[in-house]
Amino acid sequence: MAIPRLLVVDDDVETRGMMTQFLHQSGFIALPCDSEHSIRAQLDAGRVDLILLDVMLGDENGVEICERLRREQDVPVILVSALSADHHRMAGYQVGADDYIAKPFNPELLLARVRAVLHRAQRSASLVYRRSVSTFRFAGWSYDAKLDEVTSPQGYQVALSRKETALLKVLLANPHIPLTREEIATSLDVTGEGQGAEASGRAIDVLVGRLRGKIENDPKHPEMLRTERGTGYVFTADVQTEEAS
Amino acid sequence: MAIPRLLVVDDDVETRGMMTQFLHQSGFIALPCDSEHSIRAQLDAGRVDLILLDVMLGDENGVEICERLRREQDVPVILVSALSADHHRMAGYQVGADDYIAKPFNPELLLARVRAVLHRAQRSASLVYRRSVSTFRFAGWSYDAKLDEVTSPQGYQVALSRKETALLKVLLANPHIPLTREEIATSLDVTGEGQGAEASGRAIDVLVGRLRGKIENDPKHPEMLRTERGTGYVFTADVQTEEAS
DNA sequence: TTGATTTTGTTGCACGCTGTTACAATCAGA
DNA sequence: TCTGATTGTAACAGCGTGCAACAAAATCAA
Repeated sequence: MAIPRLLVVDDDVETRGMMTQFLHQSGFIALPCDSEHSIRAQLDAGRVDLILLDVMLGDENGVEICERLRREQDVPVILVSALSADHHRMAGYQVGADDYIAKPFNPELLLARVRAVLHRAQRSASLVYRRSVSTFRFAGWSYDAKLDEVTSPQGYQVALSRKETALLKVLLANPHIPLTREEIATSLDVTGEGQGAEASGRAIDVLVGRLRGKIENDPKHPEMLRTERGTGYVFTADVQTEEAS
Repeated sequence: MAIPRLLVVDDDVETRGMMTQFLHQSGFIALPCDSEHSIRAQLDAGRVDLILLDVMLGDENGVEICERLRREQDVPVILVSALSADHHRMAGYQVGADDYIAKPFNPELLLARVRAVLHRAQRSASLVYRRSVSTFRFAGWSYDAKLDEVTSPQGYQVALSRKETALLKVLLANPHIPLTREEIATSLDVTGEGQGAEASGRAIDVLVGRLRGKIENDPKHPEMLRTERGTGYVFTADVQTEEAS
């Protein structure tokens, strides 16, 4: 089995970052999400083996999201919540969650649960692969996930390197959501399994600058890929996805 | 003013108890609540000057409750949450919360915030940002809250830094109302998550000076952003707001 | 394999933003 | 008027970011 890919869904940047990093260190590929929208983007963008879903997601409700996801596809879901009361737990199981963990949790416990669920999922061979979303559109641009091509509003073909493409994907999957450099770096590592090799220096900054140079009209005054000083970067553009026919 | 009556809304018995007791010792009347229902009961039963509302309320959502309360009446609300990330903070402000405090908080800080909000409320000057307002116009100037752009009467685009923008927002939300440096500083903190330490030195004065330099015709003799000696600053210009369509 | 080309990470410097400080200017009250 | 408090502001420092230039690594072609 390939390295499991987990979605970490939590709308708190710090919590999300900590969990993502911890899981990453534990040998998983952890992808940060913060909304149902970003979950679906990730599901469309690639294989997802397990979703760690926080129950309290700002104005969204994790239990409801879980219910909807369950109706549509077969991704294993572990609900994470600060609510440990029994009836909440039951509510979680009733909507099809594979497990339920109360915050704050012991990291080792989290790992154990994750492995258990992955193990079950592996046996029942219920790994979900991408739906057929093939095209992302934003601010006149488009990105074809199948051909891996980026097209400018004027119709020019723009060549992006692998990392640049990976960065763009992360951004497209998380529009309007500030991402820390750490979160971005984690997501970029998806290709190589090497978990070390990152965290040093300003690679993300430079990468962002390079992507800006290719997709921003005026790289000096970026309008889509904006800096969130003291935090990281945000992609401020509405993103539409299109299914392949 | 009579002794302020506060509602302490938290679904955790211990937290609720500690906060209630602490506020009581600090000279307030603190009434414990644990749900939207009990809040409404208290509101119906008597005067309430301020609500301290936990964001995580079992299966209820503090932000949503705040939004509903705000639509119906004019009670000041301070949201309390373990989620400290900026976008949560912003979500709080967008639904009309008067302030936002992250747990765990310094008791003194809580008191300071409570007093500040009560103080503002007393003068019916709440720093509420209305959600759907997109454009502010004043003395020929205009500020687009969506694009974050300021345009001079002559049509020039004026670039403001983050803090300058934040200051302008506070002023626009409270025209003709003298604001203390502390109130301003509290509002500016929306950006920087550090709720611990502000208040040191003359940062506000300098910031005001810088904003004056950008939006006053003659910064030496300010006409809009005036000094209220011994108090703070007032924005003396009529402000028209435009709702987004 | 080798060498060329492309991609990616690192480093150093410049620049903008922000808070601090020190001193000048101004104000209020005696 | 004098005096002390308050405010204006220039100068400076610290920090984070943008970016060019370089170095290392990966990829490709033969």
